[in-house]
Amino acid sequence: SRTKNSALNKKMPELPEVETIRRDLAKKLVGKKVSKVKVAKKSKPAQPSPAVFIKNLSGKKITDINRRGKLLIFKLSDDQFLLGHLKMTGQLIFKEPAGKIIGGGHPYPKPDVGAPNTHTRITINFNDGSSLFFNDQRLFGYMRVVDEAEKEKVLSRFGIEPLTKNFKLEDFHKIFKNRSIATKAVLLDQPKIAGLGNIYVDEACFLAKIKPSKPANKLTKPQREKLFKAINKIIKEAVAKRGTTFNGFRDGDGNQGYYAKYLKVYGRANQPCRKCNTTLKKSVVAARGTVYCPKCQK
DNA sequence: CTTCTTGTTACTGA
DNA sequence: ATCAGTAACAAGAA
Repeated sequence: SRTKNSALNKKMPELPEVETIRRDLAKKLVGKKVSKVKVAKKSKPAQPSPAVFIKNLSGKKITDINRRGKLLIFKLSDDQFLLGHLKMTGQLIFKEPAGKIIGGGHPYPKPDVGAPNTHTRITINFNDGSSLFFNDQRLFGYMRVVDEAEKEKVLSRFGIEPLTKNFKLEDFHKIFKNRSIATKAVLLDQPKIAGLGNIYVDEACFLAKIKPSKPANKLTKPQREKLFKAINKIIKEAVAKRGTTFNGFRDGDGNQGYYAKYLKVYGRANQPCRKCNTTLKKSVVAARGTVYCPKCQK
């Protein structure tokens, strides 16, 4: 069916996937200096323009890698920051220098990690011969170098961040007050809650037993609390499993995430609910494909 | 050919 | 100022 096939095409890095990439890349890139930046012909992701991007990044050293929501923030020398957003089909894949010998004498990498490929838009080479590839089939993602003020301006648009001390139940309650739109739409609203996308919103709603289409202001206080806890639990577990790979997501080494097999509803339309065996329904909520259990979720 | 997919922003109007 | 709703972006599958 269309549902099944289109689910196979989903490639959406959300908070857990971006966090997985951040952790991988932090181990590899911190301390390295950019020796060369190459931009492909279809160069939209290199912002504000390929020439300016290359100029801004060349020669910079990566001193730290942070994340806010789905946005990666590479701290650079000279108080500059490289912002990277993967949007729907972006990948960031690191490769050791060609022919580098690791451990027992095997050339690395083995196997092929999918970089560079036809969707490689930006290639960043480092002083030790290693490389970082920004692949993006659909050109929605971007990388750009900004100063501290611009970085703060961008970050000011992000809402409360799961898994941090700023993710407070009290603020969560406020976010749902006076909102007549669907609960799912509120959860996807990045300036309110950062990092959730279609996969984890549907999963969190299932765990909290809430119908994603239920108007946000109609949730009871216990329901909001349940949802708050569900988000923390799901995101934490997904990070531990290195994210969800449907087809496109790859970690910083080009490998898949393991959370897909733990999904309860996402991508499982017309399949039996893992709890009650009722056939899972698919509908459109907040202009997104939405899967839920009509019996478990109210 | 049309429709569908999704993260985010820009824009509309209330 | 804040909220709600929608078009736009873009490539590929069906």
